[in-house]
Amino acid sequence: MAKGADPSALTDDVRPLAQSEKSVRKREAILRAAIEIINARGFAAATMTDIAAALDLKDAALYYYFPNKQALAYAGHQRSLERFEALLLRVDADGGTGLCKLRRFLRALLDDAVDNGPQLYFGDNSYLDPDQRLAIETWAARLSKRLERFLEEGMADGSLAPCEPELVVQLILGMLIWLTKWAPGTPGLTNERLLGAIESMALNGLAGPRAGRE
Amino acid sequence: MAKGADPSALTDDVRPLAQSEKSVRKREAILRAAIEIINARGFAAATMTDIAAALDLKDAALYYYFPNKQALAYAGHQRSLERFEALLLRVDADGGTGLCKLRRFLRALLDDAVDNGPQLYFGDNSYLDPDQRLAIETWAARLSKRLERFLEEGMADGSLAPCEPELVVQLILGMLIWLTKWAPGTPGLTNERLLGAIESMALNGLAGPRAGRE
DNA sequence: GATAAATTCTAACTTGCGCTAAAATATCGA
DNA sequence: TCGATATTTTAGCGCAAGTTAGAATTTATC
Repeated sequence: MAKGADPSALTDDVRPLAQSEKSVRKREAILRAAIEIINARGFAAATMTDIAAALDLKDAALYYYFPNKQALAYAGHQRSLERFEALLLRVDADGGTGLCKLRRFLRALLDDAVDNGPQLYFGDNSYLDPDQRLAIETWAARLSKRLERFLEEGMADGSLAPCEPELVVQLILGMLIWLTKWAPGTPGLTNERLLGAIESMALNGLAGPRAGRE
Repeated sequence: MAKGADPSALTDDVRPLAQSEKSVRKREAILRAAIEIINARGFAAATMTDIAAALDLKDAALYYYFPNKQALAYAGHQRSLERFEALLLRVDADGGTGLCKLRRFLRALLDDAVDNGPQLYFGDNSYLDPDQRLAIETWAARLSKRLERFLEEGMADGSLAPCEPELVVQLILGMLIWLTKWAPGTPGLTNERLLGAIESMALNGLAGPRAGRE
């Protein structure tokens, strides 16, 4: 009971709350599976039955943890952006040249993907309702801006060549988004090799005259 | 009438055939709208009603040109890969260094997108049935291989630095796929600026010792 | 202008999926 | 062990979207 038809749709989630350790971990597991499946097949094609099945549950069980499919997806987007932001802040705090930060961030993101699976960083979110969409979109834009700042710093400190940060960031994001689709199906692929490829292409291209040592 | 329940699902399309000029052009228009909408929203979220509405038609009218939604999407994928391949072959035939070919191909692809809208080059196709999927996937793999050859040529002729072609091609494709999602919503964005960004990042990175003139 | 063919529409059927209610089972503290 | 709470299931509703059949309408041809 106590379905609690909550009108303020922006609050994270509105479920029984104050639950046991185990319950929280199950919620996490559901969220993780949802992110993975939505990322792989898209929101519409990812059925509640599919997501539930990944945890040996029936679809109805998910509604004990999330009020509906949209809310589940929304929580997924939030979770992904949280991760992204955490990595970004950590790398930023560690300092260094712009190139150096960029390199460390890519490394951190790839490593995170290994541990926590592909995420819903950017990409489609048209299925969210306007409020949620705006929130996610705004957040994502802020993160993009922060990434752009790495590029600007790099251009200022000479570690990166002149470029249009806004465009280049999008290009980089494109590589990363697409990565989550094909990389899992490529045997023998390590983060080392991936970073090498990114390095040989993107970073060498951006590297400026004083790119030298870190 | 004459619905012709055709069992050999791999043949392009099986409709009344031998139709007038006008009919063919309408089929093209439908295909184009379908590609655009499927690309924007994903297969499942792109309804027949939406696609039809883009041409001021009711959903049922589409079934005069395509037997079902899957076949429409399949034709869309084929059309996109045809385009991709045509550009690839043309650029290859025109010769030049590996870097030169790569650069010309990207330019051609971007220009094509302006004229013919975003395409379904790669990306998701899980909604096709196995036969169709295999066909598309095989074709796409062949095209990737051809792109890789540009890189290998470039490494051989010294216009490109050493790299893993298979990975780098995927990274490039990622940039291009993601491009079709965000670029349309960016005002003031020209292909010139886009190419500049790609140049400053990817190509400068790949450029080898003898990258010099074309 | 009349007839046939080509094209589109209306109306309904079918299916799959999000979602709900309530019963059934598992978990845990006293 | 028993009762209360937490968790999951079964069963089914409702709706949206793919699809179809046949009627209606447009277009082409003589």
